[in-house]
Amino acid sequence: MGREKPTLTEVARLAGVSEITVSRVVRNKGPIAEKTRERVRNAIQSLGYVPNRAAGTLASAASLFIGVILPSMSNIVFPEVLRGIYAGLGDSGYQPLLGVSDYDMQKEQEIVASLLAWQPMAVVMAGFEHTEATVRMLAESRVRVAELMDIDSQPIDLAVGLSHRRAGYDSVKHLIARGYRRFGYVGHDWDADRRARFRYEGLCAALAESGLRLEAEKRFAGPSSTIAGRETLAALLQQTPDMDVVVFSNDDLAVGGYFHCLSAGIVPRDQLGLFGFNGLDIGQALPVPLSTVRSNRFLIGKVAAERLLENRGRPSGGEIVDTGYEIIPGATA
Amino acid sequence: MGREKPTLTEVARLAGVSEITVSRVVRNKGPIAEKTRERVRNAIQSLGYVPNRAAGTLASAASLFIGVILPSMSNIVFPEVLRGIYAGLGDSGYQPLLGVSDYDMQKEQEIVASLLAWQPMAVVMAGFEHTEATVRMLAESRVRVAELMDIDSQPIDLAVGLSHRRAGYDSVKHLIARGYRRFGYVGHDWDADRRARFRYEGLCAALAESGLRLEAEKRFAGPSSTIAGRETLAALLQQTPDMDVVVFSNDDLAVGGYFHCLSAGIVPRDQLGLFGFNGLDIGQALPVPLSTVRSNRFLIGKVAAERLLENRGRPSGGEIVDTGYEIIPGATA
DNA sequence: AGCAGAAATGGTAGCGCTGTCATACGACCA
DNA sequence: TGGTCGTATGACAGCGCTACCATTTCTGCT
Repeated sequence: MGREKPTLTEVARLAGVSEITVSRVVRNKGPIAEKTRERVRNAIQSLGYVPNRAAGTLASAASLFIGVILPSMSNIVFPEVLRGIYAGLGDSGYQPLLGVSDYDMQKEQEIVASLLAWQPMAVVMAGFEHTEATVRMLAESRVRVAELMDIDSQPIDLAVGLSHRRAGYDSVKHLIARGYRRFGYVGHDWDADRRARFRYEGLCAALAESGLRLEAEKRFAGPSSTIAGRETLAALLQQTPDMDVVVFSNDDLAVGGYFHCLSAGIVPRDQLGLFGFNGLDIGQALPVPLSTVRSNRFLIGKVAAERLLENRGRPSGGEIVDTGYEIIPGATA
Repeated sequence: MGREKPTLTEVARLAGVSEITVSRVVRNKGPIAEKTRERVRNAIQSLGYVPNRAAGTLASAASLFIGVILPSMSNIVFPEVLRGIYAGLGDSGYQPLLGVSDYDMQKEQEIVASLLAWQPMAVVMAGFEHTEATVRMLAESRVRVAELMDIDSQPIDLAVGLSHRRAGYDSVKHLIARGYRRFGYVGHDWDADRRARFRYEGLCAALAESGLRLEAEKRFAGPSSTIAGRETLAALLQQTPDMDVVVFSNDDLAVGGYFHCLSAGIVPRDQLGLFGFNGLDIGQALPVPLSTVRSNRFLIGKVAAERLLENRGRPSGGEIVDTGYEIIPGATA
């Protein structure tokens, strides 16, 4: 049976109704008599009809797409945000359309251009750094725009995230309250991950407020990883052995630092405090749970999607949603 | 300037050519005089024209989409496959359209239905277990189908992955060669992850061949996690203390097992061998690298995308691509 | 019975683009 | 000089659906 794909018209013919009625049944929109609905459903079933969304999008100028641009898929943080977005979209019928920018603004721009070709209802991006052209395209296209992860900058339309500056600040206040005084810092590439810099700034501010300063710090180029955390902490300790706590720019690095301590026979907390950021599962699964900050990544994605659905109209002109964070005391600091 | 979105027609008018010529320039298709191309490009630029893919898809009945269905975003394995798919698609112009099935065949079916509405060139799925309706829909739609991760089953069209049965078999042969005799097994939910069962079967076959058998095994319902690995190994050891090696159904669990050993003062390898599967970064970043099997997830995604692009025609009728695996000796077994 | 008003259904005209076929124009050769 | 080919362009129909009005049929009420 080499028949062609059936269209609305065939379904309508088989069910003995007009095309628009079938369309209404398919989209669950408008008043339809139960009997008619039944008849149409049967026709759809028996023909194996699959609606053509391209046609629907064209006719209605509304696509059921929501563009999502993430900087990376290697770091588990972003798949979690994506999970949140799926959760927030629920069964609204909207489909995420995903692009990965590799932390490259130029690439982000190209992705935005290609996503806009699908007439998405909104574009969700992790981060606030865009090329001028990107911002212009988004403005002209009049889609809603959500910028996720941090709320330390002025959003184009909607921002959902947490204040990394405050998180960094509070982390250090927490550590000072626990008696730590000689701070070290291990971080990764700032240019790629601006949020790490915000946390660092908050950290420095808190130290300064207490008349303290970083005894030592080390940053390496390239993405964060457990291995890098391990090696960088080793190097830092060699250079400055007499710290009592090290703050890492995230949990990946902190877990690496923990592994270094294991290898070097350093007892975490008692001999050297370790503090991360994110609250990843792996940190909480260590023999001793990592002291860190929970960043609610799933929630960020979920809330963003929900807000966008809630108000599909025009930009609200700078709404900011704070999803907060929470210090996990753990047992490494 | 509250102008509407410009269309092909406006661009054509401004450039003083016909619509089809603009279309040809945009798609880089057909012979166009350099001078004309220039003129059209300028017009596009000055209007800020963004093509409407929905219209293009409808007119040409070919969408530049490739449907991708993954069972989970929580396990880093699948984002890595997705990265591979992006890499394989390169700048072909094809866009992945992602669905997440949560290891649920019914949900997979719904996702397939909704993806097909976009007339994708192909559908990529991780796994071989589908509902009858799913298979029927895919067959009738005549898109290409790629089934990823394992090659132990007959594919609908294209399979890319490795033989988990052989991987399990070889792992145990390797461990036997290293002198281990008293085997334990820690695994997770089989119904969700059939590949884990294939590895288990290979493992048992290898043991039987050498006149050995599992001394003890423990499986828990639910997804794999580091915590679960830790707890399950603890329980297994309590029940059967005298094993000399434990094979885990994957690295997440094995890392958890490693953490248990740390807490319990068991020296990995010397007192108890630990063996995983996947070759995750985290395993290789431990103070002592995990003994495991590298499963080339990125490559699986990449090769699948490349093969699909290579031959966009009709299904090849059961092509199988073996991306292989590699035993990582590590230092925990 | 008669009528307003709601509920259910249909006719028609595009949405913006591309496939198909036709046409115009040189360049080249005999 | 005329014919042939290849390159460059255009006219037009239509992809499958939905928005926007009708129009018809059913209530419930006086």
